[in-house]
Amino acid sequence: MNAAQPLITPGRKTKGRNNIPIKSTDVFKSIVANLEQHKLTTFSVLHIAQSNMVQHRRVYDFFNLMTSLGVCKVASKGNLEWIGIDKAETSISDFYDELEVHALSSNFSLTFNLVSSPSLGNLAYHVIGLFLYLNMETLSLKQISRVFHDGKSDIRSLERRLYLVLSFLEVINLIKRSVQVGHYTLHVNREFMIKKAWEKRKEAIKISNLVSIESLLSHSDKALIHDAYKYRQRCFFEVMYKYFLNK
DNA sequence: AGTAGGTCTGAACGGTCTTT
DNA sequence: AAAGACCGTTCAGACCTACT
Repeated sequence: MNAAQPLITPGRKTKGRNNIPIKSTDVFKSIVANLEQHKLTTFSVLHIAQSNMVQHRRVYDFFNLMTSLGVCKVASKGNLEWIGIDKAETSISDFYDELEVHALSSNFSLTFNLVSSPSLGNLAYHVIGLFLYLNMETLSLKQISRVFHDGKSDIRSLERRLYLVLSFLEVINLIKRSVQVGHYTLHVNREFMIKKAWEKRKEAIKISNLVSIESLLSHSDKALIHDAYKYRQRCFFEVMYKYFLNK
């Protein structure tokens, strides 16, 4: 069987965006709303695709990401169990704790330079991790892709997948489109996540006796964190600048 | 107004892995 | 081995925006 065969007649070849009244993100939003109402029910991915008239390939992508975020889990082959979109913030916050600890012994490029062909879940975690790590309100898709790109694979493929990830994160309200085209804003409890991650960082330093800038300076936490973000953002803009020069 | 280039999305190809 | 599930990648084309 060719997995690419759509179950539902596609509308793209002969019709433009004008002729497709409902966007797939809207369909996914309604699917999510429906699943939220009936938590802990198992469902078939193919059934969701068929009953919502969406190509099953798209549905696989969406639920693959939701599974990575802990929003649902695999019940059996082709069947999933809905847990709830609240779980996504918890999963992301836990991931970000680890990222901050990992960053103690790694630099900016190494922390965010992903292997070629990262999974949608891995991309999603790192997208949100990047927002938090830099403590920036808005990032563009291009900026994100440049940070993640390994320099070898085709960046367009990474960009295509980032479009998917960002639109799926928008479905569960973790990301919102900014007024500026191609720019996205993070919508999570940023303050809480950052505070929690910095606490974990401090714990990690204590446990491992790591000699870090933090352990040497007598700054107050606030000033230290402020300086750290300034430095991180400088590293980020250096990556952007280098990319521009190599273009 | 015309247009070139960028953004975004749907669709399909082709492959791997798992199940029967 | 065949069928089915799953997923990375690529392409085409509609839409958007900035520039002339």
